[in-house]
Amino acid sequence: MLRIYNTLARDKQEFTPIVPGKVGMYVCGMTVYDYCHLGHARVLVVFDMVYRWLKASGLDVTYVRNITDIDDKIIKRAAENGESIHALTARFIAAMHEDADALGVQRPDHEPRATQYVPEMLEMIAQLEQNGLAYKATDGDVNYAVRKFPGYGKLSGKSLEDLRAGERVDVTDSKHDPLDFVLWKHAKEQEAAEVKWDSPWGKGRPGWHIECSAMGSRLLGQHFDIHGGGADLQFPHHENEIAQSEGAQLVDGKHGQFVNYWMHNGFVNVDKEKMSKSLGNFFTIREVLKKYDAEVVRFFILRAHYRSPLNYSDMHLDDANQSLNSLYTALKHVPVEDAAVDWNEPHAQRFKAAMDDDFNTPEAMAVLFELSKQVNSSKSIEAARQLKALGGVLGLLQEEPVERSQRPRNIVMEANIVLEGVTANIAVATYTSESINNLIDARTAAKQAKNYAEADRIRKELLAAGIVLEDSASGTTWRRA
RNA sequence: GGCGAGAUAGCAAAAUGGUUAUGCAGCGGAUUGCAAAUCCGCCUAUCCCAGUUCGAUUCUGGGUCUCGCCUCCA
Repeated sequence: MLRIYNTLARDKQEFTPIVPGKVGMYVCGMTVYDYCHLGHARVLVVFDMVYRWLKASGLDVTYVRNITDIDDKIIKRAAENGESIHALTARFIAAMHEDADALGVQRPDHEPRATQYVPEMLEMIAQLEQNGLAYKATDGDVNYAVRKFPGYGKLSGKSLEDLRAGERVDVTDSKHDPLDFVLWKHAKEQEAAEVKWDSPWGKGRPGWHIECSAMGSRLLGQHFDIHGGGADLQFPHHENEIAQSEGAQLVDGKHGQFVNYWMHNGFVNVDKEKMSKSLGNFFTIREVLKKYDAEVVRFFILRAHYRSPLNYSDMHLDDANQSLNSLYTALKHVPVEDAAVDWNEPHAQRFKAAMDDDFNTPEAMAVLFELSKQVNSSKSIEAARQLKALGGVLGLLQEEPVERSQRPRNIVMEANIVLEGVTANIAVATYTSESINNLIDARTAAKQAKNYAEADRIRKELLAAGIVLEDSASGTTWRRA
């Protein structure tokens, strides 16, 4: 039985879908004005893992991950670049898809864009106005009247009083309450035509939070199962989504429930500080993928629990790389075709128990390592199949191990390693597999002639280029260090 | 200032009121012509102070420190 940590309850709860066997899941995706960084990678990978596990559990999942393609930052960036909003967002949506695909993230079932749902947003704003929760302010914006919504603060655990006491809340004259937020921003003279939509409140564009409420309700219904996103969205974004979506539903004077389970993933940190644009301590996904395999990055993300902080550094990625290699090495020695998981087998049961406990991927991975140990010592095909199949549940271990071990590294930085006292530059790619095989043949001949000096010379020559030779009963194979 | 999360071995990271987490790194051994890989063994832990308990890393209270949210943020 799956248990999920529900931010709304601040506790793990048994997961019960609204409609038995079906799950509606919505995750806040990107605002597309720049390349995705590792923080975005974590959301993508974590909820991809959740999506996969729900499906593996036999549930019929509808996964929606939105794209915010209209917002202040987008408008600003487009103006800076002297390009249209559409050109800008199209570019970064394509880039995001490249990054997500590389990380083995499955496409969601729906990927709605804010600009395609403006009518739904207007409909919701009208409903809020009708329910007495929205008002047109003197400056022309339509605002949400926070104090009129009874449950405001229930997700983030903040009271209106606490929030007002905060030093950093903007005070705008046109708002009835400083905490009121904008549903519809009135159009400004200087803004381009492509950011202006007609509405009953005049020309304008949507506020930040309304798009998720409108798209979620449209695609998953007014009441759905899971809503996820980064922990920083808890307040105000998700709090406001609740206010909007529940505020718009009013039956017999009572507001309906919007989402049953709220999930929030932890941040990616650099030197213990949150990776963020303002601090300038972020690494884009594509930047990191120049140095590390995408699967290593995915492994790195999933080896920590999704709610824990995740500290990024090259050292940690190197460590993740070594760990993942060892799993692949086990599969290299016992090659298997694709296979389904045997869920009755003890490892799979422990894996399932871990995943069912709020998606405990570190525990699930520990099972993978124990399985790999069994593969190494027993050479069991069944164990190897199980290892690959369980890895597949996490979106890992699906590459061909030998091919993977011989693929040239896409390392751009100078990277030296020391093996056997030889300093190897693993960026050197001067040896083709053909030339390597020729050298292996020459070395085999030298070995047969008991000319070990020559055999060792060849081995060290290759080692200096980051190529490791491995002798076995069935001959010599090679891999990149 | 308000609210919240967390402190586990060299590093990373789970779990647990008593019984080996796991991985990387390191050390010793087996194996190997030498290696690599693998196997076996070893090595380092539960922030501090009280309390509850037969027993606490785990529960309670206090403290210290770190981080996050309260403003755009995944």
